[in-house]
Amino acid sequence: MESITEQAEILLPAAVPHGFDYRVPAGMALQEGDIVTVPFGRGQSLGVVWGKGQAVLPASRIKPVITRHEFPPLSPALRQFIDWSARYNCAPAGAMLKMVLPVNDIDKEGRIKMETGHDLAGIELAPLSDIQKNAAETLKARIGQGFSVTLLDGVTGSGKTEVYFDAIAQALQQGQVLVLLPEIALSIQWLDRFKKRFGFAPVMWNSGVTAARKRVAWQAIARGEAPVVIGARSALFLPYPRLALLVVDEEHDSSYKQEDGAIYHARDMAVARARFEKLPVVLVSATPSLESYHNVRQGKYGEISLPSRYGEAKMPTVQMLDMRKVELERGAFISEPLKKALGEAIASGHQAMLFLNRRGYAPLLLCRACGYRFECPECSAWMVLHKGIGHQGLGISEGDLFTEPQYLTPKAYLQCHHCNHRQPLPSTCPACHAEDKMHACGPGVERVKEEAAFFLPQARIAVMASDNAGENDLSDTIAAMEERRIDLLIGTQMIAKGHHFAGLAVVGVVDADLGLGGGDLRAAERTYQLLHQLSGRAGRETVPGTVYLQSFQPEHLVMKALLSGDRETFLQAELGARQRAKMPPFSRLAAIIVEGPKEEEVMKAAKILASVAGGPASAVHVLGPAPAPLYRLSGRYRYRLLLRAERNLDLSAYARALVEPQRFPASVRVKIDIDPVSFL
DNA sequence: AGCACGCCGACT
DNA sequence: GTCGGCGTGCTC
Repeated sequence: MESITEQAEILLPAAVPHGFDYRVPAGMALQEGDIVTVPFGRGQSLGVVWGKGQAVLPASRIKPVITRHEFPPLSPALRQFIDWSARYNCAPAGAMLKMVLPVNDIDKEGRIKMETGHDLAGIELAPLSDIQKNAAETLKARIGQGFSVTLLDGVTGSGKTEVYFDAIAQALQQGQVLVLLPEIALSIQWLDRFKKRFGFAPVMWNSGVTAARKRVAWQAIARGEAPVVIGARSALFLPYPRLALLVVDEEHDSSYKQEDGAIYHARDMAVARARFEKLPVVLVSATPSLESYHNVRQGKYGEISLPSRYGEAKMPTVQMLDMRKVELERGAFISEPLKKALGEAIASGHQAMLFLNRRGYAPLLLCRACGYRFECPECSAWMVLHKGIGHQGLGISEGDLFTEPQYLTPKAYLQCHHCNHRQPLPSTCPACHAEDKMHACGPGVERVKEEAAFFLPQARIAVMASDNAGENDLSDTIAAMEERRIDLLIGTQMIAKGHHFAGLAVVGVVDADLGLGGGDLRAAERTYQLLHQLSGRAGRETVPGTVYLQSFQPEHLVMKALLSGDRETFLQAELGARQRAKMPPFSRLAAIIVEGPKEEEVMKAAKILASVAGGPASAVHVLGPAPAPLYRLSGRYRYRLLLRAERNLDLSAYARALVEPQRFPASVRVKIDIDPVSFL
């Protein structure tokens, strides 16, 4: 490649859309892609040579490059990917580069200590079944053959991980391998399986890794020395110089969508990166996203199916509990048949789980005298009541009496789950000053635990939710569940994913309909994925599993599909509904979010954007503007409009051209979210 | 992204 | 009368 002399354009890892010009000192040979240190502002910054300088500034204002670092330059494929993803996601190129160079200091003595698998190397794994072998062979045949996307679609427990491990083993002979997992699925169990299979630990990259470790890991990655990296979405942008295979496990998981800072979908960006780097990418799921399912049907993606569970294990039986026909005691949320199933499972030495996707004690506290509802002062949302005691760690139940008002404990507090605003529980109503009239409406996991402790007084019960203590405590709880020191585990989403609890016989879903409300485009799809995944926790070994779904709408397509196990019918129906509604994957969406502290300004800006976007001849259909579902968040008002277009229209360019020329009051912020996932 | 400049609320 | 809050703008 031609070396760059005189002036170079350097892209900096900052939220700036363009590069800056720097002088190339005599004797320094620079090439495109080189990683350098340059003076910036009053300090220094890393940067990457992006091309020749523009030479628009007087030479007196041009500063010289300080150092060229001895790392492999970013490949043309990676640089093209950075430029493309910046355009696609309507983000500054520098913000994308920030994810490639998420470290400040790349020269300090860091050599990665290659941890070996505690003498586990060479331990025989269970041999692959014929079906697994065929699947692995198909994947292996795609390595080194350029760009391809393969959906590895297999029920939980079918051994998908072992199949892609086999492909990883082959890819390692050619280069590096990146495995993306949702943050929550980055479990010790997964790492142990990896170490057993390969005899070494992969390099980890997620938000829990300290800055010092990240620096060391980054160096190993950038030098091409880290053979396998396993990470959350942010690991996708790292500069692997010799990547051979990309795996996106749990590809349907909505946490791949990064929502703060640069907004992007890591699964879609992984496919794009594989396209630029001419690599195979494997999307793995037991419940593929509708997008990936559609792409398979369109022939864009290859598909490998693993239809049955490995070995003796069978899929769990699903029982529907029609809550319209059930009488519950006041303040109770568990029906008799579910109580009976839980009791019997535990009595016979098995384990059980209760799932409710709601933290705290109750989602709403109201005054029974005047109807006052506790709302967050900063957000348009109810404050969630937390009881604040008795659910930490392995808390074996204290034998709480199941009588109201149990939540009036000294430690009880109200918390907003959107901005974390927290306030103590007052003893009288702030509106009418009535005493002892506070009523907790609806259940959260803490309340379910209270009820369970009442009807299962002998059981060892633990609660798991993202707020109920530090990470150690959570992994302690998992370990205790694995070692059968817990009889009943009650929890939110966190208990739905990845875990392998051999003794688990019964899973009860307290409110199976919870995710279906709210009018979200993907509500049905997500509810199906979550409940299916949760069901997969039961009956993983020899204990047969049963899943009980408490539902007020058992005739809903999602419930029917879960009951019958007929996924195809559900996916086809869902695709049909999306097609009729002209929604993705049959169209493209971009959300434009307008926010600011002054409601009138925000509303006015949103209206202007909508009228400009939806002119009579516009190829773009405008929905809204409407107040965003959380129309007040952390004290800021939010309006949203949705742009919808045919798939072949460059909606990113359209949205940018719409927003960029507008001049709104300074306090009004406009964000563009391409392919929005969350409609909140 | 940092980091400095600049205009409105609670202190000596 | 100042100290300091973070909103806004610049960095080759």
